[in-house]
Amino acid sequence: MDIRGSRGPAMTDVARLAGVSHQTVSRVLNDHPNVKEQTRLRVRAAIAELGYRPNRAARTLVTGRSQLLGVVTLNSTLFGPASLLAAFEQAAAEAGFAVSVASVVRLDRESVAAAVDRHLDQRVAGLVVIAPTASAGEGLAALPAGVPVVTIDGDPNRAHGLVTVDQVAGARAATQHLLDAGHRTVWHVSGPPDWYDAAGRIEGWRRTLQAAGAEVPPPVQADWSAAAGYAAGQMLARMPEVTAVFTANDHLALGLLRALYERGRRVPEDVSVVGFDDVPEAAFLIPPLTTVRPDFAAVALAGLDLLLAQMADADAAPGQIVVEPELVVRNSVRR
Amino acid sequence: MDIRGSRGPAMTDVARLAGVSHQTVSRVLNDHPNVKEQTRLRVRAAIAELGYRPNRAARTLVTGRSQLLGVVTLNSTLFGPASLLAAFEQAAAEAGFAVSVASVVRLDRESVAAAVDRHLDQRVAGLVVIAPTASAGEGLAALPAGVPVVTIDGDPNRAHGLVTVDQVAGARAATQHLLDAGHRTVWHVSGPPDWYDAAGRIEGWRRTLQAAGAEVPPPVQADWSAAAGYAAGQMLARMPEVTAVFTANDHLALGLLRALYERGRRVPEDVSVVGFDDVPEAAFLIPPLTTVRPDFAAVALAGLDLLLAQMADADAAPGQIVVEPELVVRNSVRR
DNA sequence: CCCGGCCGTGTTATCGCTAACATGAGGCAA
DNA sequence: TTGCCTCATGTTAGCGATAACACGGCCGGG
Repeated sequence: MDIRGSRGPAMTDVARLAGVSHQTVSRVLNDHPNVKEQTRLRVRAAIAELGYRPNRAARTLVTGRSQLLGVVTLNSTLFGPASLLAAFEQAAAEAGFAVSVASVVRLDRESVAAAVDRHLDQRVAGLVVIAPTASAGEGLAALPAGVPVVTIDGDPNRAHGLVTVDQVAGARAATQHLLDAGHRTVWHVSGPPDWYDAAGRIEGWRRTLQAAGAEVPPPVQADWSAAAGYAAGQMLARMPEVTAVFTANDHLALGLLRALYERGRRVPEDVSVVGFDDVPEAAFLIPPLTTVRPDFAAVALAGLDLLLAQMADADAAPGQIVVEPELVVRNSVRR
Repeated sequence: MDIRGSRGPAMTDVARLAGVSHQTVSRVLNDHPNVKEQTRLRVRAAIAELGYRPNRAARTLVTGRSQLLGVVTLNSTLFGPASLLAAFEQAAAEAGFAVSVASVVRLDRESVAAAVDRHLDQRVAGLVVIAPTASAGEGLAALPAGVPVVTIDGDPNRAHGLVTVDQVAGARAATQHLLDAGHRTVWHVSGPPDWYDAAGRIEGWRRTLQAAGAEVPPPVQADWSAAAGYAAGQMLARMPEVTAVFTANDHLALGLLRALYERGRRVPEDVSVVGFDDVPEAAFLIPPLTTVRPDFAAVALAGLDLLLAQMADADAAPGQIVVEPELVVRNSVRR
């Protein structure tokens, strides 16, 4: 159906009312310099009177560029992607862009490629892809040249714009915080190892332990869910030598806390726990969770900046921005 | 390499390669009946060979309708809206529609109207508005006629398509479950009262208590956050007569659980708690949370159905669909 | 005093598609 | 055979914008 029952006013209608040519209307709309102030006002008045709004499709057709930005994200309620999307849309709207989403159930190459395709069909002016695994990154392989792309938490070796959270630094802060509290070593419940995020956190954790000369226990591999954290916790809770655990995100920590509780291991008295993400609930777990906070809004903004830069200058080398996370100390680490 | 400049192949390029007119290509693309099978195949081959993809902007321009659906949602990581968006995008993609998002920081009329406007600029073919407050609904007042709109959890008295979760039934199930467990009455920590969701849950809770002849304590007003649940819990924990609490969502319950824990009130032995939403973490709280699960995917699907129905027949009365939530019994209610 | 350049504006040509009408080849009833 | 209708396809005319060029009037410099 039409957006209006009949098609609404077009540029020529405005032009007729203002007594100018449609081209002059176009100039007013696009803030061209050479329009007399008086004419400009007359045109604006006509626009207001008719309630005219420019037809983006027509503009897109003639310019070959839309005012649409595409986001490819994981179809999930994972805190990171959801926060990112919200922040990105907000920033994009302020910059005059609309945002279209294509979500993906799995991060395999085909799914991502299909989502990207849907966006290309829409002639998006640029693409933000949350591509936290190598397989997701492969979905970008067949991308036609000339489409500005920024990946979030993607492969640093691909030739796209890239925004990442400094996972290694975040993990280091968490691990060091636990070591500083006097723990001999720190165990780690990791995210899915094919995620760059998870890999970075593992690396930061491991390197920190090594630098401190601490033993590096085998990481407990999980996904991002509370269920997996609970499962990991059931195992770790039985091991008396485990006194400090760094989990790859807060949901894992939540599951872990429950498992520790059930086994009668007190947090932080018996076991210290540090999470990652700082979900809004983290401060209200039992006990309040010490965690690492990545600034998702900053990531989204950085992504938009990179995208706009690529759109402005297609030949420039795509930039990379790293956002530093911050340790938020609460009450889940013994002192 | 390129067919014409950098704009990629157009319909005429396909036509030339297939030895037909561009109109025939159009007919093949749109599955028109009167095309010889042989021609159809030749055209498809040409499309594949050139990697041609139709220009949606041109199609939108000439037909006056886009293949874009707009979603207006709250800029937040609230579980409900986030789940809905994800499910909706998935369903829309399968139906051949792209989804553009406009999020809103506050649910006041101006913000919602601005978000709607952004979508109208894009000539969306239909609109889904998550409008859980009266003020948000007002943002739809100035909508031009002819735009198919479905609101989610919106005002039942507005003349739009509407999908709601049966909040009253959900709250009744939760409250009744607590009464059945032997509690004399049930306290309620409510969501923001200007939300229809919150109002419905309050109503279901109150009516259930009244029907059972139980005393109706004053609802404790909160927002949707764990922080507010914690604050409410600090108060309720001090009142020995409080033995059963129904919270308007799971995050509130999480905060409440922590407050009860700190005051030494055991759940479910001393106090029973029931939440709402069934976030993935609910099963891993201390103790596992009994809660009410609305099927967000079903809501999203229903919304899309309603939208497509309106688009197919603009004169039909907009439908309303109510989705029944389900009580998920875990371990936070004494037996 | 004349001429070139800038300013403000109009005219025309696309962009890539679909809708509407045109065309021509067969098939079948009269 | 003569229409006339049905396929299968082609031709033409926009949709509503921007881009490129055209065109007078006014300005300032030689």
